[in-house]
Amino acid sequence: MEKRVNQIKQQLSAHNYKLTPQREATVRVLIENEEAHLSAEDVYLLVKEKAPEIGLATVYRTLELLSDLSVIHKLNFGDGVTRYEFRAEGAEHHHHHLICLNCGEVDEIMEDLLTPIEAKVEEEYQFQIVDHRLTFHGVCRRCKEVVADPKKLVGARVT
Amino acid sequence: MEKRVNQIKQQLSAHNYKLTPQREATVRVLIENEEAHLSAEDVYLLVKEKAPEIGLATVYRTLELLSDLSVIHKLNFGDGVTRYEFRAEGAEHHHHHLICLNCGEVDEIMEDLLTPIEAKVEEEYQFQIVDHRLTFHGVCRRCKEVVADPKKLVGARVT
DNA sequence: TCTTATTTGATAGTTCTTTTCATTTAGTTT
DNA sequence: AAACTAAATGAAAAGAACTATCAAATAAGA
Ligand SMILES: [Zn+2]
Ligand SMILES: [Zn+2]
Ligand SMILES: [Zn+2]
Ligand SMILES: [Zn+2]
Repeated sequence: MEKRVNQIKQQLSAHNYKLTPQREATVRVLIENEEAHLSAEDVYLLVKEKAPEIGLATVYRTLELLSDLSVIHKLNFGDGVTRYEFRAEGAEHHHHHLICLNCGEVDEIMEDLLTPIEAKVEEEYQFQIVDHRLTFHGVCRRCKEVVADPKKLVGARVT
Repeated sequence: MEKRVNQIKQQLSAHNYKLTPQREATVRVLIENEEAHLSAEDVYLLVKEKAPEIGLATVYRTLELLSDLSVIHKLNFGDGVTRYEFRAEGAEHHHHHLICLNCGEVDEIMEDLLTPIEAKVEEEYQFQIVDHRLTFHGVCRRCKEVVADPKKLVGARVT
């Protein structure tokens, strides 16, 4: 934890930014909730518990800054809010997500399944890949018994 | 074209909706701009050329309706607006997108590259896949010479 | 034709996010 | 240490995208 905070401190100062108390509190919340896919509002409320004086605008600014520095990732699951998650240390690429159309839960696929496909795409489309986003929409293991016709679930919420 | 409009008319009436002049004008714009990834505002402006009396709210309503019926797909490329595109006839799954971090252009991968991966995911994670979204972010063939360090481009715009 | 339900356009309202700006904080220079 | 300069913050206003409301128009059914 301390190690990671320090690492981010380095990354910030390498770009002439300071790790202010507000930024540090925000970073700690993000690390503590690594697998939570928090919205800016979520982060704001969690940071407030530690540093009640922080403003929402600062949280937005910090998230944008950390995103620019690739410390965190921006996500969009089609529910109208941007979500943020810590970028795993040394992770070249983003991991994948399983979104349940029935209960809304988001599970993670931590292994990178796209490497062979990316080689093909780079070759065939002459496109130099930097990152990717892969999301599967369907029925999670917990909802399998409940859902009769999964096809019926498709529609509005999928983006 | 007429054939496709008619097909949608069927789909609508199958769910007790009518193909009103406003809805028809919207559908035609969507078909005519099949590979354009239009925002609601884009659609609105294009429909206005044909039917100037249409209201923005009606366009939003129609897009939502067509999305619910899986006639079109909602997309999100992380630029703050929902985009819409016609669902290819009989296409089970959504196609893939190549987004250039330099020029913002969006290219299409029409073949479905994910079939083998989906089999693995369904098996390994006990997740029943209904649809997917796959986007590659990087440098398009047109920008390849211009961009020195593609890694530098990663950041804010990617969601 | 009369009745009823659907659809529409205009507009007000919401929600999420960004901008503005005066104040605070943190370095730097004298 | 005091004065100066730039960066960062919080509160509040503004902006953008989308949704809800509601009276009027349109269409379908009796
Ligand atoms: Zn579920
Ligand atoms: Zn995740
Ligand atoms: Zn390009
Ligand atoms: Zn497309």
